[in-house]
Amino acid sequence: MPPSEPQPVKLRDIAEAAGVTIATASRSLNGSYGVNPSTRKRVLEVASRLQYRPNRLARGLVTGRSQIIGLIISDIRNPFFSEVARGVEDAAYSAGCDVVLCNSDLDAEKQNRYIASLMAKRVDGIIMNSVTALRETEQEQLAQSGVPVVLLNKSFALSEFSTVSADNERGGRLAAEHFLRMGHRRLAHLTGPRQHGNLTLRAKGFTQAVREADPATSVAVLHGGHTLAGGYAMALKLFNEKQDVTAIFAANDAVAFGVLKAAMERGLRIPKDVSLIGFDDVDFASIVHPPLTTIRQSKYDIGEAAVSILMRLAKGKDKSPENRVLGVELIERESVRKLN
Amino acid sequence: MPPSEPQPVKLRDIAEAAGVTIATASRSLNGSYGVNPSTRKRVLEVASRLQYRPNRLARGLVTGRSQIIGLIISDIRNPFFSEVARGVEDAAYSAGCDVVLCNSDLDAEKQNRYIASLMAKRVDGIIMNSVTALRETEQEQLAQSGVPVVLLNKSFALSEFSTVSADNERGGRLAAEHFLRMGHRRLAHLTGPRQHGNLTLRAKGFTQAVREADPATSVAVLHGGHTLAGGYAMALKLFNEKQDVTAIFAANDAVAFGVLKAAMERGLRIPKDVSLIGFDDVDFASIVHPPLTTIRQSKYDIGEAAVSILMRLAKGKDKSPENRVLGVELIERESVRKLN
DNA sequence: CTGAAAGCGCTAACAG
DNA sequence: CTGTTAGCGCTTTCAG
Repeated sequence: MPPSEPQPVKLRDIAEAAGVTIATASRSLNGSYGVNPSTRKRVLEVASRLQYRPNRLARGLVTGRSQIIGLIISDIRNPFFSEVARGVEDAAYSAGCDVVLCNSDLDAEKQNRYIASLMAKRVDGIIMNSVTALRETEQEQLAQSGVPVVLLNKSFALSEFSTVSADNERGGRLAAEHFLRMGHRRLAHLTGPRQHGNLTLRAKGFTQAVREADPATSVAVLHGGHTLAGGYAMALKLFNEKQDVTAIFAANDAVAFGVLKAAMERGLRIPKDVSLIGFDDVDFASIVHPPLTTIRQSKYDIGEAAVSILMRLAKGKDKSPENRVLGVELIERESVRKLN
Repeated sequence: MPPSEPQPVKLRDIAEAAGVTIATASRSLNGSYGVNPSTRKRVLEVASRLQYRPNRLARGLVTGRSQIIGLIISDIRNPFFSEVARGVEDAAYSAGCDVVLCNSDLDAEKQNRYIASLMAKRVDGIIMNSVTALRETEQEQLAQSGVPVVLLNKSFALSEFSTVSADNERGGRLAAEHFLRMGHRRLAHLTGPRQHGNLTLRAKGFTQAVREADPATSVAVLHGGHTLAGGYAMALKLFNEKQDVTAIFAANDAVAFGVLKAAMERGLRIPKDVSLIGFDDVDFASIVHPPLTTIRQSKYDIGEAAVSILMRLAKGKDKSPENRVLGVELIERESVRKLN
């Protein structure tokens, strides 16, 4: 008879084989306090010989913790999020947790379904890039569910959520100052939807810095999709309507790549005809032509930080929300030209 | 008193509230056979009113299925894998499963730890990009564990594994034929490590097609990292040692981007001085300068297909392994020049 | 059609 | 230091 379905070995098996009860077996494995060293050694040996794998579902059922954290992002194909995800996963791995991946497309219904599903799995925590798509009651419910939540943007809504984000406002300022320094006076900013927390802050930093430095400088702000396609569309529109603009600040690198594409099609040269700054510094920023000047934020670190906050929250001791802001820096490459 | 930790409502609660026993409550929720429609209706109402979320750990403990599938890939930051992951996640979502993300960096120890951890969670299946890093005994053990496994490359090892992959060999042929058609006779192929199943097949298709068509045509094959950095290094080496090569087939787009970078630094123009074909057709292939001619494989579909096989396997009925091969196509853009 | 009861595999008091 | 026991929340026979 073929051993088709190998019965997984359970605690009882190793207890019997080691000549102890299931309780001491458990204690030995979990390294808790009082167990005779020699007994423990024996149990451990048997366990490894039999390749014992504790059933985490059973353990989770009694402890109430699943060693799983949920990661709800817009789309893993976005290089920004895949880098964040890697940071999350590495940190979670170190902490002995698994991460379940959820792509929400920023859709409220999907987000709600994912949240429900994660809670049903009794996850130890949830990392979400944004909750702005949710209704206030839904946000409140989430905040009060008892499950630790870390957001990847500064929430304008409930302050009960912990957050981790780059210093978006400062990033916007850096872009503005660079353009100004390089002699540009007719600027444009291509950004995403108005509700987007991170992008709104970038826009705010950018426009404010311009206004403070030189009220005469003009800055046209276009809203659109914060994707390559969105950047492409906005750039096309801009090139049609505002032909005097000399410098564009894109809300993120993807949008900047869209600008690059549109410019190439229109026969506009970057930075000769128009200068460009992105935001994120994704891998490809240094590969495209011309290499993109951009605001770097440490995506990996954001993911890592989110997990570290989650772990503190999950420990149960200190439940107070934390808002961590990570630094940004201007990476000068070749997409900005000095005027005059 | 503050309702700090809202006790999750459980089956018993809704049973009581509906005036039935926990058993009929369960039956009503799970839509199984015999339950009085009116009873069921009542239970369902109470459940939704109380926002009942069945504890999946408990359910999993008794059913033996967790509704979780594991995805072990090299690195989610690789655009190829992030696209696959999206396909996996979408398909899993439709099937009511969650996916836990594991980045192995192709490291054997990490892979083993992830496998162990996933089995401990009693996952319904595992999707892995490759098992070639594992020892034969480890592979065998995995194959016999009873957990359905789908690989993302044609395994040369155990044939017990199901696999999903693009038609890599044909992709290599397409590249070769295109170069030949365009008049190139001094070719190079920049590929990854020798054990890499998918890449090996691409190389095989490429070199064989060349040999069959014209034995006089030379093709230099370099091995290196199958990443941007690897492509960069290999290209530099190639430009130093084989200056007469007119066309390069990169094992994937990342490698091709590395070639682009190296060429730019060396002042070589693509496709004027040297032609280039990639493999994958990641998003950025159409954005880089020049837009990259490449072999497209449907990454999203690969992920989707992997899940569909997994689901069949998990159903338990038909356990026979399946090897699915998806089509590829040449996407002509601007990185290949016609000679003469 | 519905209720009672036996666990799924494990942890955590509580005794000894 | 170790054994006994009571569940965690749910599904699933087996009776009624």
